[in-house]
Amino acid sequence: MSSNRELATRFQEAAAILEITGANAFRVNAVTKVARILEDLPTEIAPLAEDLKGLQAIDGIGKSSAEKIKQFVETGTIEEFDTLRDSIPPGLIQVLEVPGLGPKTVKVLWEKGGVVDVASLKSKIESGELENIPRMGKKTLANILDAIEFSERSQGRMRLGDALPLAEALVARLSNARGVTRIAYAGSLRRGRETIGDIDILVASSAPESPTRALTEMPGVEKVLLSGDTKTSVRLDAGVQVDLRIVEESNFGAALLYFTGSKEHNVMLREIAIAKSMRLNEYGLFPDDGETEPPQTRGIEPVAADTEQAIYEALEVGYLPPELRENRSASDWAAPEDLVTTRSIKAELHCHTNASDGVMTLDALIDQARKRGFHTLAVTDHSKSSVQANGLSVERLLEHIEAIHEANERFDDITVLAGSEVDILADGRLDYDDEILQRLDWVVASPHSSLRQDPKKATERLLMAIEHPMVHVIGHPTGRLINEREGLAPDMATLVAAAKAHDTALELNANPWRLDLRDRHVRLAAEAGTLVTIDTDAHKPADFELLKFGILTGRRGGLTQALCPNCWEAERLHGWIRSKR
DNA sequence: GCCGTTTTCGGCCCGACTGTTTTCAGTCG
Repeated sequence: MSSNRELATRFQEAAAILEITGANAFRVNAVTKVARILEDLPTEIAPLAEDLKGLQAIDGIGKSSAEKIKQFVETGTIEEFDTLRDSIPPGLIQVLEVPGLGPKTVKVLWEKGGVVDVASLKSKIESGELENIPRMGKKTLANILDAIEFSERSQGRMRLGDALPLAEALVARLSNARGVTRIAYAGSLRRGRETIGDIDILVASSAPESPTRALTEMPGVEKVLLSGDTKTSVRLDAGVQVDLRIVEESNFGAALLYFTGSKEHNVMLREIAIAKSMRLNEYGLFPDDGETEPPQTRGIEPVAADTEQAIYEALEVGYLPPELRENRSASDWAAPEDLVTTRSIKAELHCHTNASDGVMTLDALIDQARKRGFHTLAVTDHSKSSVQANGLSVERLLEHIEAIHEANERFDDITVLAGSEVDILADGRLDYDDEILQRLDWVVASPHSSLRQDPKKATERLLMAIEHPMVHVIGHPTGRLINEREGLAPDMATLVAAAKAHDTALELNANPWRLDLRDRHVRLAAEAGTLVTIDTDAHKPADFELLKFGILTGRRGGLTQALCPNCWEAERLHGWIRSKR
């Protein structure tokens, strides 16, 4: 685990304890924010920790947190947090994570009910011990028990690739409900985060009870968690919660903005509104008349409400696409004009045929690329060390190159390049000799083994591949699998700088299990001006549809078409490719 | 705990829903 992650965990834990012990909510908020900043930081914090002023220059990190970070880097511990940890039973932090239980309730359960962890909470509910605690009625206790049981069998956050099809099916189903005029999924799904906590669906309807019933009575709904006039939550037996919000069509934009988040972005927008003597909520942007009663309930006309764009415009800030609405400071607000889009992709540069572990013949693969209007396709089957993937021996590779070049002659609407996805061996050497690599038009170099080596070795290993004169791009640089495998943790700033210096690209692998580079590493590359390719790593025809996940991640990293070779015109792309030969 | 084109002190986003209340606290997003 990187020290960023360890530090983020310590701050998160401290925030939880502060909450339970009843600290000032704004202080809890500030500590939580530091945890999130540390988690999202693209580079290792350890080398920065010497410089307290430098740490405090990061928006959201003040004197107190900077000192704690420094102490942790130097000594491996944070004294104040250790004291804090001793102030409550360690198991209480998990109790706070049970949905429906907040700090106030946890504190009462602990002090008045003797609850010290989830197990004791469960057994004390079952034995009826908690029934005379204030505000703990039968129904509340039953709900807590249910939430514990659900969290025990749920898998945590769902991968984007699993959540999106589910959300699209829900949108299709609910759009048929009576009175529905507009519908969209929102939340972290719309922002394209790599994992999703729950699915948010927003509906404009003249007959709210109809979409509400369409959801609660849908097959696959395991439990209706709550259901009111405008808000309904259900749990699907697929193990995910769906939140439905119903609004009037006239404020759909304000509601979409609100339910897309992120929470931090919403807070920023509301603060901007206040500074301009306005109030922003999910019903619209209103003039602030000093009344505490919400403006929409008093018949006040909003300044803007029907589209997101109108609200950004009225606040006099640039429009931000959903993928960029994370925890950004006001200073880097602007969105690049030529962010990558699915339509801007004109080449697929990493995919497999049945020569190694794909299912498509060479012609079937070319057919897929032509159908999508790509001007270039690089065929990149595995190299010899990837035995599990039927990697090509030198002899088979030479035959394959010949077959690809022959196929290239048969089409005049697409250039088919003979490439290879060459293993980067544990010590940084490549899996084929240079004279073999020289015969390839295109080289993707990827790590597939020794994915648990230490960060220093991993950095050196990947640096060797980046510096190799015949390598065009580093495929899925960390080898991580989301929710499955951590992968390598190289010093990304070093890799990004080296890649820029050697005119080597880093791949953003679009497969939703990988999304590697991840969003924050894409950002690092984009800010450095390093090339980033977006490829599907297709093994079967349907994999070409995974491109959208790579695009979402690329946009989250602020990747422009200018820095993404897949977006370039053929001549420019081929010129760059030849420059490595 | 963090922050400052009024500020180094005094603020810090806003509304829906539930359960247990009899007017609202707690949680969530």
